[in-house]
Formats: sequence, structure tokens, C-alpha cells
Amino acid sequence: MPELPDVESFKIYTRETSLRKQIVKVACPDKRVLKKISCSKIKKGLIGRQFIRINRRGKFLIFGVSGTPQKLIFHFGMTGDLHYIPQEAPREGLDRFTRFLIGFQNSHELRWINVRGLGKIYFLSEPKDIPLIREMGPEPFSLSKQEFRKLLKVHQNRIIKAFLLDQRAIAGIGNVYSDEILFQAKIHPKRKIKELSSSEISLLFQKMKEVLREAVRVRPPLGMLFGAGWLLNHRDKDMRCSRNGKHLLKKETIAGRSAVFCPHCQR
DNA sequence: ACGGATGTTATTAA
DNA sequence: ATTAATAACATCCG
Repeated sequence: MPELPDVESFKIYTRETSLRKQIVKVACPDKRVLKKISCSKIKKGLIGRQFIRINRRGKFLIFGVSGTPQKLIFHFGMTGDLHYIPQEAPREGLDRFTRFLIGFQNSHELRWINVRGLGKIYFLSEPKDIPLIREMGPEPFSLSKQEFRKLLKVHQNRIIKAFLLDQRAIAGIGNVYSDEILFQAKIHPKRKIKELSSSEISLLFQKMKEVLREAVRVRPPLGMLFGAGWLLNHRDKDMRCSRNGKHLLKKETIAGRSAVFCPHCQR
């Protein structure tokens, strides 16, 4: 789940729930997710303080803290969620996998839920000390079409799916949304970038922004649905192309991930 | 029971 | 030097 749109909605959610509240508790039920930092150091840095800023960079969520330059940084890995909930709420369902939590003075807590334990938590002053942040490519939402064309030029020898997935090339796009973007742009995931036409690049740029923007819009108030034309509604389900119910979607390993696409519509 | 899963990284191969 | 494929990480789900 946690690709750019998901982390963006975590940002909105935590800004609405967790900003400017006195932190009174920090718990780390699973130390393995803490990177180069102990639970007691995080406690020392957070307790008695407040979150004053929450930002996103790629798939990272970054919390600025009052009275210290240190920032709390979450990466969710393959699975993740955040629940702001009364502290007495039972840890059942997904909440069983709370591997880190912040308690506030109002008796609510922010639970960092990470089913598979591949997520990571950092507490440091300089986000760029995390190699992936230091080397991360530009944010899709801040790219102009001209910059996008330049970026593709730099990566012209790669296949398009690998480019979209590479955080060092462009930030925040993961497997599901890269498939969706390519489906909507009608581009086969294995196409070489240098062989894309100018109009294909234009459409790709437009669809990249549309898909990500729409996914951010659909996410937060839980339950809203993606449009009928979306590949997302069919992958892991009936595997039928939403453009023509007769075409069967294909699943193939590309750039190390299982790509789902319509061999008929995507060329 | 086995394979696969929305991510990243180190290693190996091409 | 680049780029792509692979395994590994941890754990749940169908």
C-alpha cells in the first residue's frame, strides 16, 4: 500500500490528528524496525515535546519536533498504516501489528502499524543521512513536462517500468501505481525509454500526474472508489482489461517486480 | 502447504 | 560503466 499517494494521505491524516499535541509516551514493541537508534534515545527526544511539521519525501513521512533539530522519519516498506486512536482501544485486527507508537497527553495514541516488519524508523537531524533520501529523484508533482523529458533522456537506456520504480530516478512511485500509469498511458512496461515517441512521453507525463493525484484524492476518506477504467480494480481479481472486458491482463516479472498489464492495449 | 505480496538493498549476471 | 535479475529481509494470506 504505501506508495506516494498512500504516504501523502498519511501526511494529511497525521497533520489533522497529531500536530501540536504534547507527547507523553513512546513505545517500541519491535526494536528491529529502529534504524541506528535506541528506543530510549527516541523517548528522550520526543517526550515532553510536540510534532510541529509533517512532510513527505517520496515514500518517507517526516515529523519535525519542537525544541530539537531531530526528526522522526517513517518508511513503511511493503505494508503499513497509521491509526490515531484512544490509547485504551484494543490492539486487534491490523492494530496487532503496531510496532511503534506515540502517546499524547489527550489519551490518544498514534499507532505505527507494519504487518511484515519491513518498515523502518529513523530519528535524526539530517534526513539526507538516509542514503535513499539523499539520492532520491524529483517529486512527480513538482516536475514540469520539460524536466520530465530531460529526466527520461538521462535514463534513456532503461525500460520504462524500471525507471518508474527507481526511487533514485523519480520519487514515490511503486509497483501498483507504475502499472496503473503505464496502463492508462497505453505503454508496455518493457518499452525502452529511448524508443518512446514524443507524444507517448507527453501522455505518460499527464497520466503519471493524473493517476497519482486521483489516488491521493480517493485514499483519505476511505472507501471511495477508483474509476471504472482503472487497472487497479482488476489486478488480483478477474484480471480483465477494463478497456475491453475480453482482453486478459498478463502478469510478468519485469524490473524485479510482478508487472500487470494488458498486452493488447499497451504497446 | 506453498507461493506471492504495495519495498529496498546487496549481490550477481549480462 | 550501466542495467537488469536475483535473493534476502519478516510475516501474513489465500
